[in-house]
Amino acid sequence: MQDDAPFDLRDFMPYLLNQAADASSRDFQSYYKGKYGMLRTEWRVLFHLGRYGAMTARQVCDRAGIHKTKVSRAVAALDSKRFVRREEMAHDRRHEELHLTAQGRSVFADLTQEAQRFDAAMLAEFTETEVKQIRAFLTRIARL
Amino acid sequence: MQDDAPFDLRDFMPYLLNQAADASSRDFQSYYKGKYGMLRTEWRVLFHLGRYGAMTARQVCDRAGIHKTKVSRAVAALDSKRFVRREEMAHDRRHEELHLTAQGRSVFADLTQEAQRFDAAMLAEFTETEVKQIRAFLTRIARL
DNA sequence: AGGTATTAGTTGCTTTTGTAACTAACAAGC
DNA sequence: GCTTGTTAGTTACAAAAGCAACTAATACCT
Repeated sequence: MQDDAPFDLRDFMPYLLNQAADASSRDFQSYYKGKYGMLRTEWRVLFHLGRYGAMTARQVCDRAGIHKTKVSRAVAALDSKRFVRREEMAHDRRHEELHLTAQGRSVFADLTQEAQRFDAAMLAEFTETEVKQIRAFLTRIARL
Repeated sequence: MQDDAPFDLRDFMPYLLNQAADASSRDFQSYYKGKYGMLRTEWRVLFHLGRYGAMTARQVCDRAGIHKTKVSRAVAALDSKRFVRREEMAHDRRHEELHLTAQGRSVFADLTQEAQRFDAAMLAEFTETEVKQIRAFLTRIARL
């Protein structure tokens, strides 16, 4: 193709975003996978419970925007690792409230700290204004 | 370092990047999937061949940073769709040069145009300066 | 009350990805 | 020329994601 302004993949925002997302996740992912054998969805569910308190699987789905089958399997995994405990709710036996165990809380604390460390390291080379702009941009793209 | 500024997922750059990447890819992905039954790797391989000319699978791997098994499968798929044609190289029968067929070229043209349209639409709400900063930021994160 | 519709959550099956082992062709050293 | 090593590409198997059907409990409607 011999266009005037040939379109390069690096000019394509979804491509750039995906590459950046992959690169930025890699190290952190290998941390929680290596240390706790956790998957990404498990980390997200754990995070939500640790950060916002006990809630049902449905609430995790809504808050985190993850499909219920993924949450269901993540909870099963976290349960078998004893990071999460299920508590059946009396008034409606369909629901079960998910609580972090003591171990779960300590994993949450560790991962959160590590996440903050990663984040700080990644953003260290940018000014505060830049970071603010980036966040605004990404949030808008993601329509969060 | 703790509860003073509670850490939110939206403050975590890998999360933000992933959400933005997913959101930005969704529509374009459903376009090439719906219209041509293509997968992401197939689109990328097709793009490389269309944009940079015929090359071997290995060269696609290197240029695009995709693992050879993924490329191998993508090429097989593109071949069976008759978007790509394999040409064995005389001096070394291990290599085969990949060429777009006429059909492949027209799909490439369509997808490239569509990609540019998507990109323009996505970036329309940002100033040129902002876009430049974003690109610089993402490129740096992705270490391209 | 009794049938229908919803909602929470799980399970099964299919598609896609990731990893590692494998084949085939060539190159190099002895 | 034969053994060893490399490189291109494929295949086989395992992990994970996506989607749809399913179970169980409750709500709604007449």
